[in-house]
Amino acid sequence: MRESVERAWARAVESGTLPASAGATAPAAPVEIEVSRPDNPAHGDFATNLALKLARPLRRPPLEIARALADELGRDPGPIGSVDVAPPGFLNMRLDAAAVEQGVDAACAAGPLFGRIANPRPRRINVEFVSANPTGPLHIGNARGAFVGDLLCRVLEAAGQAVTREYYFNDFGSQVRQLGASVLAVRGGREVPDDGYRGAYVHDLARELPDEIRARALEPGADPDAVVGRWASERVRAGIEASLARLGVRFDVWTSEGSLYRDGWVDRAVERLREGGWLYEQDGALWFRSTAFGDDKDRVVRRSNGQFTYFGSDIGYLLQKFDRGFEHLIYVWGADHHGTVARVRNAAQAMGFDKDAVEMLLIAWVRFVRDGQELSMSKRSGEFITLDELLAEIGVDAARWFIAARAHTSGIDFDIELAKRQSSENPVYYVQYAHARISSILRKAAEAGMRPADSVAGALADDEVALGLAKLLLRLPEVVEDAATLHETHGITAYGTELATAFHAFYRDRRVIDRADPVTSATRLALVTATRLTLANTLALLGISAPDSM
RNA sequence: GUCCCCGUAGCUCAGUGGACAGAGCAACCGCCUUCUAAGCGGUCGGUCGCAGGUUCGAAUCCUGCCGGGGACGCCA
Repeated sequence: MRESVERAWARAVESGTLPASAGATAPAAPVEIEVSRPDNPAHGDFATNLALKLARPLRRPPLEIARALADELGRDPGPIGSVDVAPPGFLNMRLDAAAVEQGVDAACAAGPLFGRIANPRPRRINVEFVSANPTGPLHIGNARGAFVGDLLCRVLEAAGQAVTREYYFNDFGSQVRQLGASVLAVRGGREVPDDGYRGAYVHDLARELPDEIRARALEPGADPDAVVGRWASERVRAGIEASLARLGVRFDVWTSEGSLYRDGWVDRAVERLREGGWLYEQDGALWFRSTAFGDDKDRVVRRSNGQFTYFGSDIGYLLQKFDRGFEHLIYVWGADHHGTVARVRNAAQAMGFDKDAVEMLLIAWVRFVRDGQELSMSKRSGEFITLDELLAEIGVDAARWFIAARAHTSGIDFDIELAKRQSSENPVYYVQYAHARISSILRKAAEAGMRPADSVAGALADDEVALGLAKLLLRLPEVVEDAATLHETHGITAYGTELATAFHAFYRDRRVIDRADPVTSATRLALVTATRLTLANTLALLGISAPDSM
């Protein structure tokens, strides 16, 4: 479409209908061709404001430019069927029905791959998300990050990128020791320490603690809290992995913070920064000169007690990820990590990497509310609702849709009681219903011995309703592309709703199975099959099931 | 105090400088002899937080203010 406009512009200039530039006027910024989807169907399938943008540099009235462009567009061999000029100078273009028919046939041929974008040179992208420390089961506060990260990965993969899903966790240090101490306390019938953990899962762990681990913890010279903590955290981590699997979220790589030290990545990163002159010692601590890159203060890498900070681990991890060959790193973080964004990106730059290759997605909070009362999530107090409990109440598909339909920057109030009550009205069921309805039609058709035509050719030119539906199907690839570019998925949910609406309208206006007219029935069956495919692919992109009956 | 995000219909939220500001839900009125009524049609509903500015054109960009959330550790 853009190519057609570009060709038309070039030909208009070539033929002298339009001036190449403004002549004496300074060559301003080059005019970029924008092709948009008008909200109003009366404005065609595509529109461009090119004539409006050219009016000033060319010093010509926009309508005159628009007419010249429309003239050339009318002769273009591309998919454009008709062109209108609308004041003050918009060009409104309509797709040619035959081109749409070919597009739908191609979509059917592509099957599950329809909507995915072929990318000859995929970028290797690492997406790190969730990364909750294994000191307790995932609670509903972790849900958004899990879904947003997973959705982002699905979208990037569909856009043809090579994505690695990564979970980063802490398997040593004070939190894990606290967990061990808490388990030991419960096992021994003692009071859990003040800064220990108290949830029901701690009691489960205490009960399940193997004698062998307990014996090892009690060996002379052993650190009981650390030994038990390590065992417990691995136990918890495995539970987290299982919970995530139930959400439809999987990871390719689990990286422990400890491994970054054992394998020397932190030392190597420190060395690299030191060579660059980006480190200095002060008050017994080792500092990174983050201010040299615009941060408002320098950051401690290694404390005066010799322990590395969390930031120390971060720089080791950065080096490790780049060393593994990733071209782009995405971190899905809670909005509370906002303060650490600058230092990590600065460290990447200081180590000689491209700062823009390190990107943080800050997820706004979800306020969980039950009956107007905000719920606090604290592993230490043991007051929290686990992810598994939430899903038992509202279901994965509904929860996924809820998260996918909102920009990740917007804060969400989530009333659990309301969500349960409204779950049957969740738009996700509306979209799934459209899929199930089509499945039912196809079953009925098969029972009647009718088969979809091999092509929708001939079904669209004289049928505005069918043509409108078909045009909508063909938008999926651009919806995917937009989502991948913006790192947002609400365009996909909106598209799914729109597509379902279009199908339901088609269902109302056009009878698919008509024994009296087998030819029309066959092409409509083909169109409806393509619609079902598009709905299924859209839902798959969101990790949501596409049921054949409801 | 400094920095980041948000403020759009009763509610939850879209809106990447353009054509009358949209969707879902809620509310109200209609529609099942006929491929699934988890559906369809219609109605109601907005000072786009406020005030300036830039632009042919601003919900969108800039400045200031108001309101909500978050961040500003040798915590993780």
